[in-house]
Parts: sequence; structure tokens; C-alpha cells
Amino acid sequence: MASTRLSSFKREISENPSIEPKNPGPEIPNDDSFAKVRVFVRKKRAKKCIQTTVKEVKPEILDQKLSSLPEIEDFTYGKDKIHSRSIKSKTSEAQSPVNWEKVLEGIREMRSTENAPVDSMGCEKAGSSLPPKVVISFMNFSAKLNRLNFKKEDLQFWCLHSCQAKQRIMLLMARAIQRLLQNDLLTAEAIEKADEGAIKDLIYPVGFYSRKASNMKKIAKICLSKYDGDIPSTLEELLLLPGIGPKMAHLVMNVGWNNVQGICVDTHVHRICNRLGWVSRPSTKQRTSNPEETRESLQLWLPRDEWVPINPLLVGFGQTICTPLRPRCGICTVSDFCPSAFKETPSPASTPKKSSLLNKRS
DNA sequence: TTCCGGCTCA
DNA sequence: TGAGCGGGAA
Repeated sequence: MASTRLSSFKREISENPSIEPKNPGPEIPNDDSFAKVRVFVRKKRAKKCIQTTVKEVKPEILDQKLSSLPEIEDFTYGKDKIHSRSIKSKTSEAQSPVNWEKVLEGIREMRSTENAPVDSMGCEKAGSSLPPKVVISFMNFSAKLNRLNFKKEDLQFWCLHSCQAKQRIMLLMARAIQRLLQNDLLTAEAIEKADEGAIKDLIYPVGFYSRKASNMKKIAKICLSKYDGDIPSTLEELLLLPGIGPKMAHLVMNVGWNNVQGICVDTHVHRICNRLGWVSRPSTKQRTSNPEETRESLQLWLPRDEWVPINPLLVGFGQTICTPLRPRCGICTVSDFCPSAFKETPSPASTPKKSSLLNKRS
């Protein structure tokens, strides 16, 4: 049965070399008669699959065989299943930036000596303090938080992590979680029943509080009707929720479900990767124009085990040193590797527009 | 590309 | 005083 599926799959591939493999791939018969491990190799150029082959090698020479294929960057295989894998082609446009590891290490060191808001509030620092039956996902816990008058000890509830919770609720903001907690508004049922105006008051003055209160109600309703009060567990379904875009969907997949589908790229990751010259628009050396482009570009070369930690690392770095305005290049230990160091354009505030000059005159 | 809305900082 | 913040929708 399984071997029939495998042979038809092989035929499918040989007839159509650009076919995308299913993930996970076809099953391999789980018996002793099967002496070989099949390694499915897919060469990728940018996003497009350009070559697909199936190789059969004996397990005992697998490592040797694979080391003779240097273009293989990452793959998994097993007796039972062939999993997806990515291949770094020598001719690929996705070259790792020079010194990226040094830069990352330098940022890690800087981060270890400088506290950033994301360290106390970021969802990765998950809530062991959270009620056991509640898992909270949220967005917008960014640089703005440290400007607000919240005590640090009030912020211990901000986080989420995956746990064996049956009841989950996705919140769309960070800072209001404690107040929602005090009002028992942390389940889809409670949010669904609550008055939108009351939610608005509780989360005020979070950015976009009005829209977020409305989205919370909508999401709670969807979670109750479609997911039994839980949150969706796939990227596609998360993206269908109102107010949930790629940044939030990847964050939830990474941290809430421990299922890494992509890098969570927010404004800090987007800005810093571009400053470092780590990402570019396809086939160009131009900066990426939005976080989604950055994510795709970054994923082409950044090793998968960095996909989750890169977010809190760069967010904290962006909050404290590589700030949007007036980055502190003077204290940055990796500025030697940064093509944008000390080159930031002066803020528009220093060159007043005509309208503001006119206002001043009047 | 603009808007959302309160807030901070230069 | 007003630019900028930050992710998503229109």
C-alpha cells in the first residue's frame, strides 16, 4: 500500500520535476525488507523549486553520501517518513551575509547587558505565572510599552506559551492583559459575552484600542464556533482572523504552538535586517519594502534554529540600541560590520516642513 | 498609501 | 508643536 504510494509519487516527480513535495512525504514501509533510506532532495532557487530528485542510499553510507552533496543545507529523514527539507544551492541568490554570525553574537552580548522591554514583556518569556488554563497570544508589545507608566511587576502576565491548555484566547494587545485578567476576561466565552465598550475601557490606552476591542469580540466568536474556544493551530487559519496578519500569525505559531512556519518579522526585525544589509528585494540589492519581503528574504539564508530567537533578540536590540530614530551606533559593538552605521539620515524633525514654518509664523 | 488614537520626545 | 510610533485593513 505505502510502497504503491511511494512509486506513484516517484513517477509523479520524474514526470514533473517542478512539483512541490507534500509535507510530510510518502510513507516508507516500516519493515526490515526496506534496507534503504530515501532522501528527497529539492534544490531551491529563491522561492521556486527548480529541481527535484529522489535518491536512495543505504543508511550506513548516508552521512558519507550527504557530505558529498554540499548544497544540502538542511533536511530530515526517517525510516517511517520523509520530511520536508530545504536545500541551499551553490548558485542560489540566497547567500548568507558575511559575518552574520559575528553580528548575531555581538548583538547577543549587547542584549545580555542591556534590559529591553521585550525581556520582561515578550511572549517568549512565557508565563509560568499565567493561569494554567489560559494561553494568551497578543500583539503590539513593542517599544511603546516602556514609555507607559506600568510597573514592571504589573507586567508579568503579558506572556504566553504553549501548554496543554484546552482553553486559549487570543488577545490583540499586551499591556491590558492584567486588567483583563482582573476582570476574568481571558477566555473566548468571557470576551464573547462582554460588552465591547467595557473591553475598550479596559485596554485603553493601548494603540488602536477601539479596533482591537472589536477584533477581540470577532475573534472570540470565531474561536468559539470553529475551534471550541481554542485558537486556530495553522498559519492559514490564523491569517483568516480579523486583525491577524503575518507578524502575529507567525508569532502565535512559533510561541503558542511551538510549530515554526516562518520568522516573526516585526518593524524592528525589518528595520535592523535592512540596516545590516541582511535582506534585499528579489534579484536586487535594494532594501526590502515591507516586513513580509524581509521575512521571505531572511528565511532564504538564516538557519532554521535561529528563526524563533531572532525576533526577541532584534526587537530588544531595536528598542535599546538600534532604535528607529537616532540609532546609538556609538555604543554598538557591531557597527564595524554594519553598512548603515553612522549613516542614518537626520530625522525630519530637524528639517521643518513649510507647513510647520507657516504655522509658526501665524 | 493612508488611517487608526493616545502618547512621547526632540 | 508635530513627527513618529506599530500592525493590519481598506
